[in-house]
Amino acid sequence: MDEFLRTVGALYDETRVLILRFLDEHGELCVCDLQQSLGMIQSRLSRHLKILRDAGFLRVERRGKWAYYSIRSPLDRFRLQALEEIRTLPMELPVLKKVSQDPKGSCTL
Amino acid sequence: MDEFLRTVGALYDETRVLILRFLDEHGELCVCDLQQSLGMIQSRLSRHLKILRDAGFLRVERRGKWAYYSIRSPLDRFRLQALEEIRTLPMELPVLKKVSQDPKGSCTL
DNA sequence: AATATAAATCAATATATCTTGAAATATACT
DNA sequence: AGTATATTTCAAGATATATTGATTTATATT
Repeated sequence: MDEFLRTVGALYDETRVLILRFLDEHGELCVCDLQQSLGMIQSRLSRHLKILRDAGFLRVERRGKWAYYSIRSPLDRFRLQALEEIRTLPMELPVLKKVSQDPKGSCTL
Repeated sequence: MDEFLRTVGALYDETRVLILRFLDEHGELCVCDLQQSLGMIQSRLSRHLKILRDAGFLRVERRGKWAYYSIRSPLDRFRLQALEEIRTLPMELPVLKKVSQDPKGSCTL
């Protein structure tokens, strides 16, 4: 029961739905990229990423100073269905701003 | 987006998951029966039933002085998948106590 | 019409979650 | 080692949700 509640609880937030949709659309991105693209402050973004990770939706891989987040694969039936449902939702996706590729790029907003 | 959040928000509560599972198991029941079976005070139960109804999981039909609740049918893909997920969750279901059938039955706990 | 029962709504309080800025931790570079 | 950048965690206040008891609405019965 706890895991189920953690899973649906992670989905019960507009910000997190947007993060999932954005990662689903663009694939692996670092916190830095998400921060720039979604215009969110670090602590807020980091907290939501943790909730999505703990709920089994995201995986994270640290490479160098960046932490790369992506949709976990494979997803189980229920989480996959949720993701597919999210794909159908009308929402404005912000433009992707990649800074992690550029060695001179800085994450300071 | 709003409807999606309403849907997952309805699932994000242990009490409501239990109500869904109980109705899934026993079929149509009146508020009275649920109240007795789940040992919940009326206002609390009524509130949760409204949230599940507004989220598209339940339908209600009033017959006489009783309001009968049941799982809405057909459910769309996502809600059905959620219900199936709930079916797999280990939880102790209370014993069904039916009072609505008995004309002399009273709902007073 | 008056009373009784069933269910929904309201108001107050308690609890949980979200946001923000600051501090702590981790990695890279010189 | 020391500094800079990236990310996470922490603490405080703001917002949302849940619970309870009281009130209101709806239906049935006498």
